[in-house]
Amino acid sequence: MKINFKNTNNIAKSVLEVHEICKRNNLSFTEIRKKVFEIILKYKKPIKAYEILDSLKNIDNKPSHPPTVYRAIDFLINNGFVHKLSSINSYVGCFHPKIHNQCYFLICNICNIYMECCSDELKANIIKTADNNNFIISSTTLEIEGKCSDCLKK
Amino acid sequence: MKINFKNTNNIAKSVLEVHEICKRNNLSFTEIRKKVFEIILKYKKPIKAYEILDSLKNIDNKPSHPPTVYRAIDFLINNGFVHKLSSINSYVGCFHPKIHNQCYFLICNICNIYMECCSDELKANIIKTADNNNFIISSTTLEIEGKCSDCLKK
DNA sequence: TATTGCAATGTTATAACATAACACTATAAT
DNA sequence: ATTATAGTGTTATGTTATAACATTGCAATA
Repeated sequence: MKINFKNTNNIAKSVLEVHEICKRNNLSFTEIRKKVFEIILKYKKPIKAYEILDSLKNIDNKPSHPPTVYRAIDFLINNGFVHKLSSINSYVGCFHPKIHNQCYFLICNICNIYMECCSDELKANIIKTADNNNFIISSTTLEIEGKCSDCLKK
Repeated sequence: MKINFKNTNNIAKSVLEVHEICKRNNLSFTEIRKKVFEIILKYKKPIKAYEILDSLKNIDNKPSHPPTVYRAIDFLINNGFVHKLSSINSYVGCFHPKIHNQCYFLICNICNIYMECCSDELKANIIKTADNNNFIISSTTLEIEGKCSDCLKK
């Protein structure tokens, strides 16, 4: 399974989907959270917290502060709507929030685009590796940096 | 292959090994780099840059500054002697610098100990995942956080 | 043996990323 | 009405990392 943001334009759909999920689960998808989520999705590439902050300021035409952004990000991450890419201190939207499983990322160092990969085999392998060490997984970070196919052609 | 720092005390050996590798490859393993490497190894758990800085200050009894530490870390990472754990902004020594391959980490959230895992199968799987997307890997970050077997027992 | 080049280090300052702490607001439950 | 609570506003500060330029020391060359 491979999802590439470049070829999709289902932001409204994702927002709606998250909206529904929140409704079902009694989570409040507030204006701020929605705005931050949309900013992240629209950016299409991994976005940094302070870039989100700048966007918010522009949209609202009033001061916004780091905690506002980080709180929204926390909410979105905790509920599986957004992922953090630790290796580049950036955030990306999740395209299949219903599934909300381990997700792995290919990140292009050149054009900065990313792909979200959900390989069952890879997942099984990671679980097995942890099992072998009697280790209980709470979260997994798998980020593969390199050169994407588009940038390779150039 | 599993290496657990807890059960090893081969710091001197690792330092010597790195020393030799540097000699062979015309890399200068300077005093500062050696000190930083030793500090990282001795700590046994993932250590933060500013903790290394404090150690350095104590050892040398003179001021040290962040760039000193970060430069040494860069050198050590670039040559495969140290790894960065991005998910916790910390650094760990590498126990098999000669091999210097992709390394994966199990990090215990409770006791903060870590294990370095080098599963060929996992590695193959990651490469395959990248291949499927025509993606050329330059670096991989795989960090699995959770609860280690020792902490499970307690 | 001067001189030049260069890698490493020293130093100051600041950029980039993230959270603590407390005040305020709105709304839902009693 | 009252209170409890989730969410947000605001100030300040903590944490992580790098830019930029000065200085040092050593090795290569003339």
